Amino acid sequence: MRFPRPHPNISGIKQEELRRHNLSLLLRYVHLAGPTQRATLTAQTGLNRSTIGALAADLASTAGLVREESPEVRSGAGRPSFVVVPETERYQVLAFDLRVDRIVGARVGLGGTVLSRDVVPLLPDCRDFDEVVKLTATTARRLVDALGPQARCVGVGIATPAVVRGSDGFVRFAPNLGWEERPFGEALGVALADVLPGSMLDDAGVLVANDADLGALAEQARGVARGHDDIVYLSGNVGVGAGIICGGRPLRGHGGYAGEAGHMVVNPAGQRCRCGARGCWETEVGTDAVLRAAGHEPGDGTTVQDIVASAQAGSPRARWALDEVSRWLAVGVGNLVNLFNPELVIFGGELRDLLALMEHDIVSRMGAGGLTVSREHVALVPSALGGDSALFGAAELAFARLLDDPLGVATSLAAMGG
Amino acid sequence: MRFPRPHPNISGIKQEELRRHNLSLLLRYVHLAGPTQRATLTAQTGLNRSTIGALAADLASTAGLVREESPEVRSGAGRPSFVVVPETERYQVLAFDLRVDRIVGARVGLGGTVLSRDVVPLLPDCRDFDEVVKLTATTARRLVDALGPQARCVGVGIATPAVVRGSDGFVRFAPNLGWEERPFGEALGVALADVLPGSMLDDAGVLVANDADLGALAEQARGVARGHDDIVYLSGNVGVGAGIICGGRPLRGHGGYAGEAGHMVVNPAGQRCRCGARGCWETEVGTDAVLRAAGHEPGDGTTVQDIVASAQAGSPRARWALDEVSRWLAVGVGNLVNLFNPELVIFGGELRDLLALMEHDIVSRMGAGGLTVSREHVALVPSALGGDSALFGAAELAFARLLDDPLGVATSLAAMGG
DNA sequence: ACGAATATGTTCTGCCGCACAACTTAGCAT
DNA sequence: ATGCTAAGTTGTGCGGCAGAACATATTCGT
Repeated sequence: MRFPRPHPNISGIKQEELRRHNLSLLLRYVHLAGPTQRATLTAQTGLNRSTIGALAADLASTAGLVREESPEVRSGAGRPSFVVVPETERYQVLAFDLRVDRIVGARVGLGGTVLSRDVVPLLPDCRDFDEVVKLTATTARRLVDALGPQARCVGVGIATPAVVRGSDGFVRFAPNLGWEERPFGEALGVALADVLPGSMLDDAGVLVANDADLGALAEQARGVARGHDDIVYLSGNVGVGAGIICGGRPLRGHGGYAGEAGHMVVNPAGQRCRCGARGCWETEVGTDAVLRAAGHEPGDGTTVQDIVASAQAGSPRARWALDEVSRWLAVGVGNLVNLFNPELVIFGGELRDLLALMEHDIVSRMGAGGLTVSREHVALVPSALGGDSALFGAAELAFARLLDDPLGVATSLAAMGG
Repeated sequence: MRFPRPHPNISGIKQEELRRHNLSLLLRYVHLAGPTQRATLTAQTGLNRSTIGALAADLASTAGLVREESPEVRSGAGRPSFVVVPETERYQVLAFDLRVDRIVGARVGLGGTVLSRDVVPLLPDCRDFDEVVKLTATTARRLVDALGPQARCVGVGIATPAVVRGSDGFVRFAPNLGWEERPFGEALGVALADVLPGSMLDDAGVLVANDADLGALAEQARGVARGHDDIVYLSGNVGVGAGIICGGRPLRGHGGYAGEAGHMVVNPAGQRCRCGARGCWETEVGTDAVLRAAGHEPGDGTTVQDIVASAQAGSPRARWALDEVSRWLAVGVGNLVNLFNPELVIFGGELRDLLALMEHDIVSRMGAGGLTVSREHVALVPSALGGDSALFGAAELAFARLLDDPLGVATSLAAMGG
């Protein structure tokens, strides 16, 4: 009997991996939770005091990934515990959020602090592939120049409004940029090679991912979804996409294309979508749908926020439009809730504005039909990171390799570039 | 800064868990792949020869979970490798598939062999909750009586056409059985307590799960989805449900209710569904929809297979009906493919018959719209286990605890019941 | 103000799990 | 037969974590 692959994790665990796992756990903890007492780490991990001490010392002295400080504020009896602090300045990543109208770049330190930002507007005629790659590279150079003398760039992540192949950042389809089948990850890797000599680029290149997927990641790491293992993040930026986390892990799918909720058909009698189908969710609740319903022509400068504002101001047409949209929002969200049974559905991008005004409508419409069971514990919430969720997600993506194998990555980096 | 849960796996790994993991890996391998040479295990796991030897010896002598045999057929030079064989007779589970019209029970041995089966018809007036619990218990008793003297029952799993709470097998909603909010897992635990003295029931009770979820599990373990990490299994038995596996792991959702694809709204202008919504997928492609489209009244004895047969025989009405159904099938499957980007969509239950005849229609309709990207590598395939997938899945569910911690479970069982 | 209580860091020892090397064994090939 | 090959077996060593004993820093009680 042939047996291709019996189990996701086919390989046996060895002691070396045990250490790596525990180091990773520790570093990830302080990266996500910020400065943490050793005592807390001991309690949370279940590892022995002495082991935590050894692990922290390893992270601190071998790679300088963390430092140990005496706590300022003291509470309770007993010897005060050292605080393990991530070395924010020393280990950094570059994060980018490529949007239709701009490129946002940031230097993010270990622990998630944004150390500097840079926004480059993208004029409609500059969305050309090569132009975007070049602009990203020059932005990267400016960010890299601001790196301190001690600082190391341990990765580059970029969020794009595109269907992206997970393995290599190849952009399959990005209607809002007008791209199709473009080797974005590869091109960026080449363009950044001389900007970042001796960085991790040789290993893994620039990490490109879908903006909604990264939004979900960011909300789980630093937003409303902290501590939640099953969430759906909806990104409304012209199109609609979903980033889904189930069982604590991002849903990727076979090629990395999972979460294309925008092209879920909800209304077979609806408008034809760019993708060729009829009544995709995106055509019913996307930016253009909202504008059209409110009597505007997409591109005339009106935004979803404007519509929301005029609805709040009492405009009947705007109210009607949002009511219509919320009807379809409820259908789509209901479907997603039935399929994923999440704890949270996070409304990001322009959907955030819609939720603010229409939450009651959406909830009551969802309650009118469908399985109540999966809906009883779900909460619809606005994104906590606002417009920056994809950017933060890109940073998390870029940090992922370091967090997965702290000493391995840090030392190999030290060997390469000092 | 408060920090509820930083990471799915917050706990540190200790050496004990390392051993447990590797033992689990080995046992799971032979359980799924059947008798395997030690040399193969060495190669697959990456562990050292001596380690594999020690692990196998541990599984064999400490708990009798496997035995080591000399291989019969010899090929190639060198000393022949021992074959690690799962102790099928010694470790068994009870698996049940509760359906609308019958209860199927089976004794399944380690390695997945069905050792005996028992089918109890369920008359329409016997679907009463207490009746079903009692019938299951008597079936269980018959199966237990057939256990050999050496045999140990290490778990009980049951598949139900219901929305089931993951934690305790509480049935929230089972329209086809006419149940709502019933403590099925608990009741079965009580009913089976004296049938299975000294079994694992005290620990975890009877494991109840949704039939589609278990179908997916079974197809991944022993069916067409072997070696695939991203699959959608569709179960068509009166209603429509989906069992979804992503990244190699079953999609559970927060309460364990994920995968309710039958109540995904695909046609807002469609019929009203039992759940209260309009145009649920189930109302368009479920058994009743097929029958009605073909001009039959549900309950008149006609089956989906009959319709498929008459369509094959040339009946225009049947052809038209299936054409209509396949249109909605394509919409729903397209949505699922967009959301999950699976490698396989497995058609189980009555959908199997539909796929056999309508595959071309479904595929071409899916191709007409929607994102091509996520569809380019997906295959629509019939279930390989046919009507038994849920039953096999129930067995896998029941074995899960043993496979996760072989020695722990086996020894605690030995301590309890000899 | 001083010692007791408390909680934590530190050090040392021990156990456990795996790798590796050296040796042994079983079958195959010439 | 004899060597070749590939695997099992055995003993040693290393790495990783736990636990105990001790050291240390802070708070609390009087």
